[in-house]
Amino acid sequence: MIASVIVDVPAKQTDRSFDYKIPESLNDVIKPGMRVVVPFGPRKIQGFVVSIKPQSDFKKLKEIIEPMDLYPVLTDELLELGDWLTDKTLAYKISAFQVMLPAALKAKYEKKLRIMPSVTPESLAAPLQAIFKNNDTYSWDEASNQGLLSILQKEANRGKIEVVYEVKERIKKKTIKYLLPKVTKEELINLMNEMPANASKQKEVLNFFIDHPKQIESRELLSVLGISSATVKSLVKKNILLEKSLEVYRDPYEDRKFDTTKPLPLSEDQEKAIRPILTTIEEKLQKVFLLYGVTGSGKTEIYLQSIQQVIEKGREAIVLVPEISLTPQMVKRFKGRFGNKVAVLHSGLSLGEKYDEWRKIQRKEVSVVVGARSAIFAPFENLGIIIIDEEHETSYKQEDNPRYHARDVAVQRSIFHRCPVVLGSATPSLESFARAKKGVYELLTLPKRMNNHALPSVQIIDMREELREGNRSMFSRSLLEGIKARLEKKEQIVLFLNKRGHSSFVMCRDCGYVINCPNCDISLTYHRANQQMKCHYCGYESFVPKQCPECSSEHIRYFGTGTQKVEEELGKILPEARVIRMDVDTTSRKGSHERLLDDFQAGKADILLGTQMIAKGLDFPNITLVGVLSADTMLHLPDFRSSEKTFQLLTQVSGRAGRHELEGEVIIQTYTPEHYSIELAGEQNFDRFFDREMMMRKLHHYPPFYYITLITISHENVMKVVSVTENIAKYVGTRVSKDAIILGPVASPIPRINNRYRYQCLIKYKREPDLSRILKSLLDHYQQEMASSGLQISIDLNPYILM
DNA sequence: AGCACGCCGACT
DNA sequence: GTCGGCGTGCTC
Repeated sequence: MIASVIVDVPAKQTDRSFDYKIPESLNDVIKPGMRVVVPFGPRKIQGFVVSIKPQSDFKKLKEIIEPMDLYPVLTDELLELGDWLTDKTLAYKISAFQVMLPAALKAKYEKKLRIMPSVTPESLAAPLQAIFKNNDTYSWDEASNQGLLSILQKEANRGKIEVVYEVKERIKKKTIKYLLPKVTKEELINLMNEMPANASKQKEVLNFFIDHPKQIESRELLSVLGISSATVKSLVKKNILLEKSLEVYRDPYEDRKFDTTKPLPLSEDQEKAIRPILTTIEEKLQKVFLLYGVTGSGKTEIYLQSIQQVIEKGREAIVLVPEISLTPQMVKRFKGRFGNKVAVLHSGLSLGEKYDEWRKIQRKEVSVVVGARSAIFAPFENLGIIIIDEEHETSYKQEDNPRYHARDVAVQRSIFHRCPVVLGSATPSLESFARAKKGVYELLTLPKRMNNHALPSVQIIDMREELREGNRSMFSRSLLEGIKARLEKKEQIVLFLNKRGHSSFVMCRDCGYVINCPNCDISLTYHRANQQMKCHYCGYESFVPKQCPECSSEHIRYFGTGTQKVEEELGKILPEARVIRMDVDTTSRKGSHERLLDDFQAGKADILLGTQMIAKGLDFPNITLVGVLSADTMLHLPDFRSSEKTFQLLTQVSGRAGRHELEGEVIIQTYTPEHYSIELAGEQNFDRFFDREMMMRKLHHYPPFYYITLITISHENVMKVVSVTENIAKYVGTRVSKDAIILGPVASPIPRINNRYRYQCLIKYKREPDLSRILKSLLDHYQQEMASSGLQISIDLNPYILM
């Protein structure tokens, strides 16, 4: 039989299947969806079997070397989904497969030099003798570093050395070694008595097993008896003890207990919202629901009870949660309800932990997966529901190849499995809400908070006014009063700082000169930890200069209203307030995120000060004031979604206040109070915001009225970039319909990264069935230049970041 | 992406 | 005459 294989070479020319003969011995072993090792040119590489057929058009077939899996890692559905994904994103097939699997399954390659078996080290050139004296292989990279390649090549030509390629697994399955007696208790006693007197340690071991005949983890035995593994080894050799390895999962939540929860009684609104979902599950229909419920309206309980129903039907559930809110709190809610039927996938896990969670899914040992974006590819075969929480979050769009949106994948998979997709949000994306209004999605609404708690009152403070009245601090008078009042009443405060847009850069106070990266047109970010400035795009690092390079002033210092600065300021004005700061610096260590939140919940602090990461999911009864220090930092980004993002963020943050008995208050500080996204966030009026923003989008030909596609071209030479971009704009322009609008060529918002100049071209269109084909031929046309002269063309159909 | 093959310049 | 530069084209 013949296997069609997609090889692990991400390039235009190899983006197709290659046929291999399946060796006789592997005839019923090799299945579609398996990883295999195949010869490719002179090398050995990994590949995915996509299909098996009786014959091939190709004559000189090579054989598959070996399978890498016992069972396929990709189901038929996922293989098919790979085709769909490559079609939608113009990515390589191999990248599509790779993105669907845990990184642990990606092959690692090694290139080595090996001395031929019949050759003795002494017969090699002098510098090589020592190397091959004790080893028969030597790493290629090492040889290259030592400058030994040319000698080795000569030996290779004489047939004394050969080049070997190896394909290796990235990680091993974790095993634990156990020991148990191989003989009966009586025999153990006999054996012990027969042992020579000097074998005291071995006697101890036997004695132990006489009292404890069950198997024990060998590590534990060694530490209990204080013996070395040599003692055990000899007993194993004598066939008295048996050593066995058991495969175990690396369980990131191993030592945690989750209190079990029972389904809560639903409110009338919840009841009304869940009914259509349950019916859809019951009738095995494919349908997309938009669950639009204000913050604190009980969306999670709807998710939980829908999943309950799915599990009872013997089917499986995928729950997507934005990375940032995939906190232990969130995990607790699912593990609490469904116990060990839940797998969790997020970026905080190690490679091995992710792999193990994935294997639980593959082996159907769990029926629910809670995870970030990539969990949408969980290899379930009987999906009953897909839930995407915080549906509007932009992190569901992957920003490198394949540039997929988890929402689109969810819909595609739901069609295959005939199951509902539930998109939940308090501030739905414009795209989804528009679709719900058109009837493409079914809209479910939860208009009220649980137990009828009122939404917090929101006050918008004009910081220009504050400045005019002589208040130069970062806290308005109202906010300061509010904080003081809460401190007195022993209630808690959340202060939110939106750092995006202007993170901590270094600027000269005299001339305004900002220190930029020498390779990229972007300011360097100050890192307090090592007192250095770093470029987030190319990794360039340097120390803060003592003097301004422009005007030689010494008043050069680190700028930007960072959380540390706010913390300092708070310490000056309100020294009695206890503050917990949460940002990348304080939460980088594993588990620190959770610890800080626990401390805050336990009342060990009055104020929680943080960035993005505290905008979601916090649900503490004692928070009665939320302050947003500057609402408009992200409003001025060059992005047509900036208003939408601002509105969503403000609404989310506001939702942190007054979720329980105590009433909440929100204070938003801004320099542009008249902007509709801020004004309407203040009113918590999504519907008016929606209408208003839709008008803007229509006016400027943006989604959801138009589709957009972004082409970014980069090269070391500016002239080259400009001319290629011009040609591309022209090429596309003559091929699309006249309703399409082409913007560009223009320089990208970040015009240079890592010394490569970047230009872009944006296509807006309503209906271009041929666009995909046009773009593919475009890539074909530039294929050689992209391979040889370092030209890069990236295409994003439906981009979320326009930079 | 690698890697081999192949065709031109500066060296013992 | 040969070592080595990197353009070109192939990999079942």
